[in-house]
Amino acid sequence: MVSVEEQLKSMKQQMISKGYKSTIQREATMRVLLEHERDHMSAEDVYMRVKTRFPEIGLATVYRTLELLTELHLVEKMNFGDGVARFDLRSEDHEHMHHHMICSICGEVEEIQDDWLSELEQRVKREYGFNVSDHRLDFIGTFSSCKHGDCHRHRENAS
Amino acid sequence: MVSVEEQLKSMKQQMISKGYKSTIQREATMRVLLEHERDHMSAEDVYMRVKTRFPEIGLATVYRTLELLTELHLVEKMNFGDGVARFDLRSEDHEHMHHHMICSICGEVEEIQDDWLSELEQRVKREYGFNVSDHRLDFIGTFSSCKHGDCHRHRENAS
DNA sequence: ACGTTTAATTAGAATGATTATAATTTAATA
DNA sequence: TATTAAATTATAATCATTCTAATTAAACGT
Repeated sequence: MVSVEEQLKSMKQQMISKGYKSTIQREATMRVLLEHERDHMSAEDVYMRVKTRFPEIGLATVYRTLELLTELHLVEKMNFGDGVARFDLRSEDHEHMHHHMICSICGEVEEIQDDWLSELEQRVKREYGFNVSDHRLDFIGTFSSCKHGDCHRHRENAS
Repeated sequence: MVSVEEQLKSMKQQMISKGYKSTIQREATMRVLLEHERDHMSAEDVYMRVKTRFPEIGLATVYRTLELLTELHLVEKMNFGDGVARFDLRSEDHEHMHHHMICSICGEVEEIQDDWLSELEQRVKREYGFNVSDHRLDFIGTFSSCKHGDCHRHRENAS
């Protein structure tokens, strides 16, 4: 619904309004994120994609930008237990309202675009006096398609 | 209900029955885990504790033992997004039936000793054709006690 | 109990992801 | 346009974890 350019503009404004500068490196990084909204890219993945269009950029800059965007809650930093942090844009509409299915055969990560936890968050509040501001729900298992051997990539790293 | 010695014996038997050897280093490591059942220790934490009683042990051995125990499903390897893997014993009674509350003020991790996800796992199966073998549910937020400033340790690492 | 075999341990080096540093550049603002 | 502080660059450093080669020790059969 919202174009890449519009989203980019909005992100830049949020940066500036918080006192951060809008640079071409940050813009390039955000653009890559916008074009791979739900790809669960590692910092290295993002770096490589940014580099194809902006070869002078440094890896550290990408790391710092991703960190900044995480602080601003514009991207979500995730961790699937393989030792690499992964980053996704948080589009306004589905904030952190999604969960993951992680295939233990091929490592593929798919999303569930729903928030199934509202009730449980209430319960945590009631029973434990814990105010939930965020959550993470990952299911580990196998897709029926993977069980039958027709997996995309075959897995090289264990959780 | 089960004594440390009994649990240790059972763990050793499981090792041997799977073709692995029972060594004093592994025993020392398991003993530490048994004595810190739900402490979410990092490999380094475990190493330091083992080392007080068995100073000749190497860090790599602890890592390898934790990895082995994870494979045997005797310990659970977790990841709270701070870049360090954490390990807990899986006592027979509550397998992986627990969730975490992670305080964003002090970093403390507390457990919910319940499985709230059975229904959701059915739903994942039905709606996505994904067979769940395990899951992870973490709530991020604040304990009421922490909001009032009386926190144990103050936080130095962000998620 | 003893030797053989093979896995496990050790110390230390290597790796891979991430973060810090110091010098240089650039965006924002007057 | 000049100033100033923040951002970037390249590179070194760090941290967690894994690998390697040489040595030690469990398990098993005799």
